[in-house]
Amino acid sequence: MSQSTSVPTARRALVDPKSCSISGALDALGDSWSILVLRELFYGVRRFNDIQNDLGISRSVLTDRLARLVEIGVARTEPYQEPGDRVRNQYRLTRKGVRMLPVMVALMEWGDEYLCGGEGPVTLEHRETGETVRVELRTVSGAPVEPSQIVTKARNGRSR
Amino acid sequence: MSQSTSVPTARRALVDPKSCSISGALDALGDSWSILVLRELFYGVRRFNDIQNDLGISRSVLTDRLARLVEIGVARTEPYQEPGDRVRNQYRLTRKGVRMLPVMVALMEWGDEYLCGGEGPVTLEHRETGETVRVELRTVSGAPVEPSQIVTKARNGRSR
DNA sequence: CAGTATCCCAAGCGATACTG
DNA sequence: CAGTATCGCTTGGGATACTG
Repeated sequence: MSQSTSVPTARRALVDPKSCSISGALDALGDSWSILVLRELFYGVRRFNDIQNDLGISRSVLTDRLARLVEIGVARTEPYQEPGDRVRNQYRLTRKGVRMLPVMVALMEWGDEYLCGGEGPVTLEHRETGETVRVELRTVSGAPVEPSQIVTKARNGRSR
Repeated sequence: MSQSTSVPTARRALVDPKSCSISGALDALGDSWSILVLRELFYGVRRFNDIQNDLGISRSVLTDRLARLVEIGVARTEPYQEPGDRVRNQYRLTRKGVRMLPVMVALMEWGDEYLCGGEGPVTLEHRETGETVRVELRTVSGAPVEPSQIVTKARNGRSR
């Protein structure tokens, strides 16, 4: 990746590895169910029992997870009413939840490639053009980037 | 996302939600430490004690996690030797591990945006141009895609 | 249907000590 | 430095039963 020397040199942490970002995101949503619940919501599954049946998650844990997702702000409840029935709750992604989509797609691509031999059970397509949708590393100006071209920089100045 | 009706209809799972892809990737690397270890390796940290100190992970768990990462094939060991010292092991990402980079970057961006108020402690830059590197949803032909434009399709034919 | 309430087990993890 | 070995706790989560 960033360097190709064979012997690693003495080092200090680039940045406090417990702070923010990856570790923080994992603290919030890195348990064994949250991302799968988010995936269900993205697929359009919104009802408690449907999610439970799809995932095979226990009811108590799903209750807990949904509450937490709402608390964190990645999902929200929304009342709905079937004709002749009482009002119930459904769940939807918020903008903050939708922003987790690149994470889900990236996981899916990795799984497709290395667990399903290149072709997964689900594809993502552009609604109008029908083209396959993928996740890519690009510069802000839109140029494709290879992992080997990436340099990590801490805001304090150091880099790798 | 995919639909905007207020009352969800009866449903069947789009695809077996336990199979492959997201769930499979999470089974392999979704525990509380693996991705953080991968991040360290990407940052260029390769030695046992360095990783341990950075992450604050316990030694026994790190031993276990590194072994598993090697077993899965996302990391590999590589002997190295400091002058006047005996041969030791270091760890590096394999191609399969590097392919997890979009997941890490996506998590980092989400964390930066929602946990650090928009600006995280680390930035990724293109080595030559210095431009910031991001992860994006695009079609195979390179057109940017909004989440709302994505349709999910199962290979069996159904879609959402 | 959409939860809540209990109960209990097992995995996951940290702390600590030891070794080549 | 790079691990391995033990131990014991904590908590995540499944099973089951109950409720408005």
